[in-house]
Amino acid sequence: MRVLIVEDEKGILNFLKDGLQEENFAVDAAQDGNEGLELALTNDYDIVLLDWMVPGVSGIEICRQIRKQDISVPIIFLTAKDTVKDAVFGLEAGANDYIRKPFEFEELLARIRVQLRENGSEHARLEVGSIHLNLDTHQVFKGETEIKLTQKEFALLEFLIRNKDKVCSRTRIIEHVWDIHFDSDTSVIDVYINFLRKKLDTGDGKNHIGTIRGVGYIAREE
Amino acid sequence: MRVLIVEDEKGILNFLKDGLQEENFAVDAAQDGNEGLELALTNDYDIVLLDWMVPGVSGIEICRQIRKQDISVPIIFLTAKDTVKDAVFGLEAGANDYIRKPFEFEELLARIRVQLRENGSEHARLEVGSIHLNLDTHQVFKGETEIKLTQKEFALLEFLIRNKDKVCSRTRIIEHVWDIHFDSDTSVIDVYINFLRKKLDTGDGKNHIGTIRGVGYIAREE
DNA sequence: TTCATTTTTAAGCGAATTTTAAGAATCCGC
DNA sequence: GCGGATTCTTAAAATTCGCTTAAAAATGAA
Repeated sequence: MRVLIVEDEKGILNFLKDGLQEENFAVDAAQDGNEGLELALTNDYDIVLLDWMVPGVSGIEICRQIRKQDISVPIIFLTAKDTVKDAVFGLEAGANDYIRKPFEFEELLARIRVQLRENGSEHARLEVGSIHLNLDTHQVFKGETEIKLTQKEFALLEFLIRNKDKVCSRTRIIEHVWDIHFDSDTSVIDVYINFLRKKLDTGDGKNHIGTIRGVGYIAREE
Repeated sequence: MRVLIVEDEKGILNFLKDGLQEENFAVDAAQDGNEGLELALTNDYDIVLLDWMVPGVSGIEICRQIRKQDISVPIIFLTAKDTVKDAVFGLEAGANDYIRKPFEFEELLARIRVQLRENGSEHARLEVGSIHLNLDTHQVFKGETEIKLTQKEFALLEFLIRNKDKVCSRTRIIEHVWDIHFDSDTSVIDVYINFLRKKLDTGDGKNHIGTIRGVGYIAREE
């Protein structure tokens, strides 16, 4: 994943640079608007982080120019604490999200991930324990042997594994896997969890899909 | 954590309600502006979600009234897809953030968490002494070892820790954790405090949950 | 259309959670 | 130290929630 950071405060810039490099991003950085715009237009980034206030071409202008060139790279604005209104203008200018300073690196990362996910890239190996799935071929393997899953079973498993070690609430599951965004009183999830557990059963009673009562389910190594 | 939702579409309302309850929020809901305003002014919420377009008093008016009464609760607007400009008015009226419909529950939750964090408690990490909790995974740790808590136990602990070093009255606890808003003669709280103390016992007799006789309980480093 | 497969609904069971209740222990003012 | 009030502890009752199963409904291929 390749990222461009446009930010004039050297401290923040290095902080972001180091942090993102640790997360395996390839980082390009610019400390002023002209350089930033130049880079943004001549390279192919997976994500762009733009500070609002940089010397030279302003952040919002960079954003406009990028969109003007029909480049659809996700853009996240870094705005000063009390300029929420500016952030709105940023979104109008074509940004995908904004985050207010000071922010936690963790949160920035989360928002970057959201953008990358929506943008369809991000290739991590999807696996938990001896089970792994291949998105390209839509196959699931337990060790070497293939396991046949139906579409819904696959989708559910994919979602759980993408969120490995995080609890997936019923609400999130029904939203992401069934695409239901309103009140629904159903027990499909239970049934499908049951299907998956049976099919993925490693024989030794171990189970990679845990239940968090009252909340939802979680995929974990265990 | 206690939340007020003002939203007239029943489907969305229930969807939000269920989702937030899964995340341990005590949810109050209003389907029109008048009721929403009434609730907002007479109760003590941790966060308010306002739909822009509701019958009766408009969302923005509710927002103004809340600020007029010097109530500093974080407010997040839920706006229709293409009314970005309205969002600016909302923010000017005193809202803290906004989110465009349709949104993913996940994103809303992220924004709520940002607001809860920024509003005072400032503890990016919810912890007291050697005990810390992870909202993503719904896990509680005492040092390195995980402690299994039930939903109510978790919700109570979360509330106490968010209010670390502040006394939480029984009334506030029963309202924010159990969502009971009338005089009730129950001893659930005592029982659950007892559960928590047992489970969190650090062995050396130290206890992070103190009793303030005649008032309530408090989480502190000690 | 028919048949097989996938997806959803529904209901009973059982275990885990939550609540109630009541006696024991503790605290605090007198 | 006494007595009333408050909190703690325990056990049992009530309830909720997830698991499982079976069958109905929907989908789609032959």
